[in-house]
Amino acid sequence: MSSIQIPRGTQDILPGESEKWQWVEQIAKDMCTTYQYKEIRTPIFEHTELFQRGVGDSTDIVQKEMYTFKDRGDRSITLRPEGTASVVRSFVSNKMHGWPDQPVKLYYLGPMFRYERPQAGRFRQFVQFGVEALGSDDPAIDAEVISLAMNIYKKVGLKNIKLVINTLGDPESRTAYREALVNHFKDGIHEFCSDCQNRLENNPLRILDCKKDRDHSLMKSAPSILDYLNENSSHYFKMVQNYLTELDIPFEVDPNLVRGLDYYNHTAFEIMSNAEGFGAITTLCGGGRYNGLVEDLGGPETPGIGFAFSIERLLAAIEAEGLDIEFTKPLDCYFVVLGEKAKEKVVKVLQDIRLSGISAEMDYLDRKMKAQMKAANRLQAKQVVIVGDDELDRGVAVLKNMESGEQKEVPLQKLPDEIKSVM
RNA sequence: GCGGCUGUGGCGAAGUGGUUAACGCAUCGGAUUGUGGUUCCGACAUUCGUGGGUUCGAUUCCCAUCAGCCGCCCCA
Repeated sequence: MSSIQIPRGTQDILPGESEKWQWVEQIAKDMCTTYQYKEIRTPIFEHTELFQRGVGDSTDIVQKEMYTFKDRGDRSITLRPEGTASVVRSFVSNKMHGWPDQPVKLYYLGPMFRYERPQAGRFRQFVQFGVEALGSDDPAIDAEVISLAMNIYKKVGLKNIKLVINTLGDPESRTAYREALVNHFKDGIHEFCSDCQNRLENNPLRILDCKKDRDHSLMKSAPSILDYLNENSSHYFKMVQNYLTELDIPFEVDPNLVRGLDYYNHTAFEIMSNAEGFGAITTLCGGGRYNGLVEDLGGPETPGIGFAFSIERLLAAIEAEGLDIEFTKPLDCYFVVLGEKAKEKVVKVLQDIRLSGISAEMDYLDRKMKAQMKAANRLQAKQVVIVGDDELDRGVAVLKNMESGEQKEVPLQKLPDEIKSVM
């Protein structure tokens, strides 16, 4: 029988690694709880149309990265490529605009799927942690959302990160800017790469993001969004910055920061890693404001802002910075059992110990004592209980402290209490 | 979707057109009939990602394919 391989771009997260995931996920969840964001769980697949409308038909995600298939009822289904569209869909479906607590503040954690060529920090199935705040267009909540992300990274212990922000303005500003960009680039566009030539039509903002043509003179002389903001947009952006300053969160304004998804307006931000050896991946977290999205998906006019980051990249950043974190927990107590009778006696004690919250393990392979001791050692057991025929005859067990090497005999009935007392 | 590199036991890693595929770690057994972390001894790949081809003969050469890594595009 030939073995079956894992699908491309996916990974098994095995013991030893899964502890790290649990650790960072817990930090993120706890931080959300203190900020009063509540967990939402939406389906992993949705109707394809949700993403076409929500993420935007012109985006790479929709054009070439979605896992789309027909189900048995001939519906077009797509594995979610990102979280915001689903959350907004749920907001509309469940009429959350009518909930008493506004804005509605949600977080989610789960796998996303994009059909891409795997690379460092890029997978076909990856896990995103994200946050959405719906129902407020107060710049203070933009700052809250950004600070929430930054504080998760801080709590994790990352040092080499920086926050970059920009504004895309409101629709009016954005249209004016877009026009200015097209005018600026159109005469010289033939000197740009083919991607940029397409972008001139589809999404001129993204020309600014191009790495190939970065040094072109037209790039350097390109107009800045900041000069095309109307008063409302400009003021909003200023307020966001004020709040960030108030929160002691350092940031950098990059007028060329353009997020890839269609739904963004006003605030856009990214958190990047500066760590050495982080490869081509720099973006850890991306987010922004999406004031038209709820309406686009059939809901009432509702402002929103959110972010998402991938656990994979967060863990990669931890790795790149060489953070020393103790992920695994040593074993409290290992039971060395010699013979069938001893096992029969020990099983109940083992359960008793475990139910009292002490981690405990025993040998199930009928190994020799030496092998069992080695196992206990490998598991970093703090205590070892030894039960063999000799002890059984006398109704006792040997309790050994693995660090000091000291051991003593304990009556079997008293074993649970004795173990608990030394833990 | 495009370009470069790689694919040998659980892991890391040598190697050659020819009938024994180094070594290290881990694991298991023994030295020590019931006591770990050190030491010593021993065991552990009919097989070199998969499928074809060239050849008297391929793990080693060629092609295809799959997968991984790195970069581009784009993104988390």
